[in-house]
Amino acid sequence: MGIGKRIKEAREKLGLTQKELGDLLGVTGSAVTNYENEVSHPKEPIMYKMFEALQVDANYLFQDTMPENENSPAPANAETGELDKQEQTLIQNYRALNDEGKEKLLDYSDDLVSSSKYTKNNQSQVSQEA
Amino acid sequence: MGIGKRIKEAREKLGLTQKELGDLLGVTGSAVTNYENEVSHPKEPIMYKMFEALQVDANYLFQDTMPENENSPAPANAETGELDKQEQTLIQNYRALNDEGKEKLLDYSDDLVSSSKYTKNNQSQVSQEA
DNA sequence: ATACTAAGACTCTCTTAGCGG
DNA sequence: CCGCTAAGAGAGTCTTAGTAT
Repeated sequence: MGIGKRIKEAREKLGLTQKELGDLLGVTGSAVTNYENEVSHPKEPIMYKMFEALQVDANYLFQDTMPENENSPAPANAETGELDKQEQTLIQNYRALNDEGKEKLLDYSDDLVSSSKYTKNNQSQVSQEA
Repeated sequence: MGIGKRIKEAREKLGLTQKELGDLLGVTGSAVTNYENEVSHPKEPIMYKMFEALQVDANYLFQDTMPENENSPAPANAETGELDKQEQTLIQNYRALNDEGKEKLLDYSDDLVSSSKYTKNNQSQVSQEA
């Protein structure tokens, strides 16, 4: 149901003991027992290390806790299936840049998104519930 | 570089206030402030509701905390394959912008490409895999 | 050895109250 | 109204010690 079962699954797939995983995470083996049996949950900084230690991504660990995919018209994240012409230009430009340029472009895109002036934050339909 | 910035990003994209998100999560607006500024981190049960409330998946929220490129043995993530993580972020940001923002971002990418300082021509760069 | 449990010290979240835009 | 901060009460993690397989 939670992430415990998935942690155990991934740990055993790697052939690690609870203590070995604990060492990678900077906690004791008992703490790992608690995670797997859902007695307690890893806190954020430890969670971050978990992805690396278990070599899994977040969607794998949280797969049982997220809403069912179903026929969700509003995809959670990916949606990068097809790019229109301008998006292709953007990616081509991005790929033409060196590391410094890439970082600048990404930072700039973050800035724009952070500024409500440039987001399509329009009133939209903020459904009037409760 | 935690999940705070991504929470804020997703919340604003939905046009929600901190209090409104808090109501969906069962916490106060101040708690949401703390999440976004990384003063504190949502605990697990609240984390679970977050995916649903923000309509995002776990990989989106944790994208900045996971290793760059990991070849997972587990069926971790079956995504596009076309764009790498940073390119996906760029496209997602682009799509979050209104027309004016999109134009600014495209113009900026053109400027960077035009400047030899940020292209990978003049200096040797890490070779890309074919 | 490995996994689990109990108890408690310790840490951190979350609320309330209040401030500034 | 909106977002942020400080303080403290309360909740929960993590360790140590011990049991069992």
